[in-house]
Amino acid sequence: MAVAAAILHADLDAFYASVEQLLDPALRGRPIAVGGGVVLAASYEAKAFGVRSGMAGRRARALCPDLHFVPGRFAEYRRLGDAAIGLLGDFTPLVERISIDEAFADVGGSVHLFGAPEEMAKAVRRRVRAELGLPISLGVAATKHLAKIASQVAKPDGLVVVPAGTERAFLHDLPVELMWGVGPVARARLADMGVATIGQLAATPGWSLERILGRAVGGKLAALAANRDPRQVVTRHRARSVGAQSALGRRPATDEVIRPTLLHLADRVAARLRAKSRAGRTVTVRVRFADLSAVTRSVTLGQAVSATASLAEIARDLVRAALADHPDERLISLLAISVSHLERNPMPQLELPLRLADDKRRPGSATGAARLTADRAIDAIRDRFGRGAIGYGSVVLGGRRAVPDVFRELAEKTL
DNA sequence: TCTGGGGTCCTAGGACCC
DNA sequence: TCTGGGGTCCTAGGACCC
Repeated sequence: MAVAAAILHADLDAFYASVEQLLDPALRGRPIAVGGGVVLAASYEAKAFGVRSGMAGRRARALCPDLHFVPGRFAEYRRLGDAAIGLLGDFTPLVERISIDEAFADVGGSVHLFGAPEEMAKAVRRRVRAELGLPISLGVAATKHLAKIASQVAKPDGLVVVPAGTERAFLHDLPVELMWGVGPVARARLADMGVATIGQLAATPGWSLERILGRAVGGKLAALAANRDPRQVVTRHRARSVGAQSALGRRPATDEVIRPTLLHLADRVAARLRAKSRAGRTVTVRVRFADLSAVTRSVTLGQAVSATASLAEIARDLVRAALADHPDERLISLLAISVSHLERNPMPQLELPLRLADDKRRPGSATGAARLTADRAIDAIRDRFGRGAIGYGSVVLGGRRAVPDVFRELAEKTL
């Protein structure tokens, strides 16, 4: 007998802010924000004033004069996020972690052990509250997409179950932007067609959606609105790219700005690759100008890179090419490096003999091997003495960063 | 709202091969 | 010589998500 699909979607509420309020009772019931120059997370009390994550701190203070900023305790976020998502694992091994504070769980095979999915969802909420002290919302439905919408509807600190057969009624009056894949652009295009609710979306022919939104998005939405969602819960994702970026304010597009920034970014990206014995064949850079318009340039190499200096050089050439195509842009506001086409890096380079015909653009060349050897020595020292102990430290980037590195790490995917 | 950082996926055109 | 069709890879841009 087939097991009825039963998917839980669990989502911790205003996660960072809730942790701060948990750890410091004086903050409970008050509008708080994690961050400073930029809001990384806001409590529900702050959200009521319109404070949102990503918002400039200055603007957030203007909206909410009593807003209280806290610097953030990132190690605690990791510990509590892991603990909360870990509780799902007590009910099923089929847990798909989406981010530090969010996961799907397929509990269809566990009902004989723990009872109905709704009972499991209640137990998860009870235990997260009792054992960790945190609010969490859960959605329960037959598909991932529906479970996710249900948890959004359940927020804050609630539970919404969508019983089989009631899907259409549940979705009918909900706004289209609750659907996965409907952002500001799709929402506006749908609004132009007179489609604002999921019920209206479901009544729109698939070909019409595909014409307006593109084949993939349109087709997907049509399927989802009809409650067809083939996606399975996947316990392990392999990262397909690794990147890093730095916002720069408005800086002149000169070598003095570009070189050290790219070296710092290349160091972050390449060190992560090496730590997992991986390397990538495609290097992409992104240059954002003062007006926030942006361009990308990429190159696919014959051999994968993971040496910091090689990556930095390739990125520099790409940035120069991008700037050459936009000679009128004199100020840049962001630089980014990303590496994709990732491969297992068996590190054969270390065994290669030094060659005279040295092409440093080829990571497998003698220079590439020497660089990798030097990088490994740096990696080893950092492992022992910390990241700041050695390396491309002269890079500094002015010392004051908009976002601390520990926060960046929370967003990194496992390679 | 003048926007922080890490990601995924899709589209469309062009190069190149069979 | 010209024409047709299918497949794969690369590049640039963009929408979207947490």
